[in-house]
Amino acid sequence: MATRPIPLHSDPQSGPGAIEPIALTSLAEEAFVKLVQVITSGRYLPGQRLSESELARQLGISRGPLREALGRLEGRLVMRTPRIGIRVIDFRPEEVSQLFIVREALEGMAARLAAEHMTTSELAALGDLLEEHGRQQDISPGQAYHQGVGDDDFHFAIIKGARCEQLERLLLDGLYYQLRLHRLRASAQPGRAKEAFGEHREILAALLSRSPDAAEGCMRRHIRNARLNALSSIQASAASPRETRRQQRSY
Amino acid sequence: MATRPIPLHSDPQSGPGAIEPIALTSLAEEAFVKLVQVITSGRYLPGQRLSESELARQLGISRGPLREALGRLEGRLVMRTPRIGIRVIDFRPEEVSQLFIVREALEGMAARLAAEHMTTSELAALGDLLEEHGRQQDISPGQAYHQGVGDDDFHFAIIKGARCEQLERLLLDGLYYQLRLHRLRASAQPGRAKEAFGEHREILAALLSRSPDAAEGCMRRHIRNARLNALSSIQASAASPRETRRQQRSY
DNA sequence: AAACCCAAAACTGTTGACAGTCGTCAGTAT
DNA sequence: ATACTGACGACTGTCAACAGTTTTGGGTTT
Repeated sequence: MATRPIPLHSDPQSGPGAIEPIALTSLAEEAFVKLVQVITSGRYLPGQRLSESELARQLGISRGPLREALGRLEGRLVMRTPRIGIRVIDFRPEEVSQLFIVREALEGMAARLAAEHMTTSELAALGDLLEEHGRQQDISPGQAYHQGVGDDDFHFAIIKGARCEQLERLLLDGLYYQLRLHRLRASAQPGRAKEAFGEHREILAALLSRSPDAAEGCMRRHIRNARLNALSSIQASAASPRETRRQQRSY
Repeated sequence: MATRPIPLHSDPQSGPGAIEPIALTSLAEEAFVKLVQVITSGRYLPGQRLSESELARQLGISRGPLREALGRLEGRLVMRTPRIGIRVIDFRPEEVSQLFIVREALEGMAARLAAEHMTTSELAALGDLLEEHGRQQDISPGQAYHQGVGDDDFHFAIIKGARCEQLERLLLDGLYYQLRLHRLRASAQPGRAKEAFGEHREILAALLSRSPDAAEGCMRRHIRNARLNALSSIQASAASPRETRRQQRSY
């Protein structure tokens, strides 16, 4: 299986003297990782109700650890109704917008900090990453870039570069799971990929110039544009009720 | 006992059609609220190890719900070590600083949104609140204001006024618990109260002028100052090793 | 006296089971 | 045919108990 013990950000040289190489992973932790994988993979429809017993049986564990994992996912990827059960979170357009607003605030700050804290070698690696993205974009133009992991890699690198564990935790453990889930349903507007790529280059330039203000400004503009794009995309899909809008609310 | 079913922000008119008046509270939920109350009240020392069995016995519940509640507090108010147990979170100076940095990002955005979304009556109420604070400050000058609930009330009102549930959740469910815990140990510098009060008035003025940029700028400056004050306060207490620094690490 | 080793106690992680509640559906009345 | 009532089934919330590990304390050795 080879599941990572720590959900997303597993940097070995985090704290100065923090040595915890052998991360004894509990069943609850493993269940948490598996659940994130499964839910963000789009296997279940938004709003779909999930059975604890069924999940526990499928994961091969008891309901105790599973409930702990679900408790951690509550409000992020699943919703709980007291005596009813759990269901996959179902984003309303307003909630998606708020997701981007929070991202704008946090990642803007991350870019500001990254402009001060990222090493030159890290910045060089980020430049290489962008070049690679540019080549991929030439080959397969369209919406693959903005939705794919390429976009995430760029933002991850900057979040890491901020050297702020609290920021990392909030963004990577909370928001990015939800964002990934949202992307499964919403398709980016055509042309957005090229735009996003250009904005990434602007951000990199601001980082290279070591200007916190410019870095934060560029990042916030980038995410604000992504939000507006997501919103118009949602409205478009709501206007043409294809299969996207069908939600299985079983209650 | 009259425990509130929802931890902090229990506004009755939140969503447009969100009706959930009868909140069937589970034992895990109650345990969560109680644990937040107890830990943020400073009953346990930072770093102190807690026994699950002992807590369960004191709360009069089984270990199942308690473990769920502890799982939700993990990374916020308690730290877990896989086969060892849980202990009250112990802030290093850098983590306190990061707390304020995240606050600066999120509350700055909240102020921006509040400048657009708060009603005139809400702004009037906020003005009354500040006036009240001014009178209390005249009576009892010093650090009571900045550390007390008065400061929180002001910020709460603005966070509410942003009309952004995601922002609310992150700030109120996560950061403010930690902030309260930090304040138990760190004493604000003298004179900071007056400064903070003046900054609050600036923020209110920006909100009244309906200027998002000014509101965000004032709020961020306010929180940045609070961070610098907290840091110098920590360094001062570290230089004079009084009882503040004694930590009971039982491992 | 200090360091080491070993056994007992305590604790965490996990499991299976039980009670109360909710959703569903057949049956009946209108 | 439609609406209401009751019981059945499934599920959530909760608890007590079990296995493996960690900590602690005493006893022994150097």
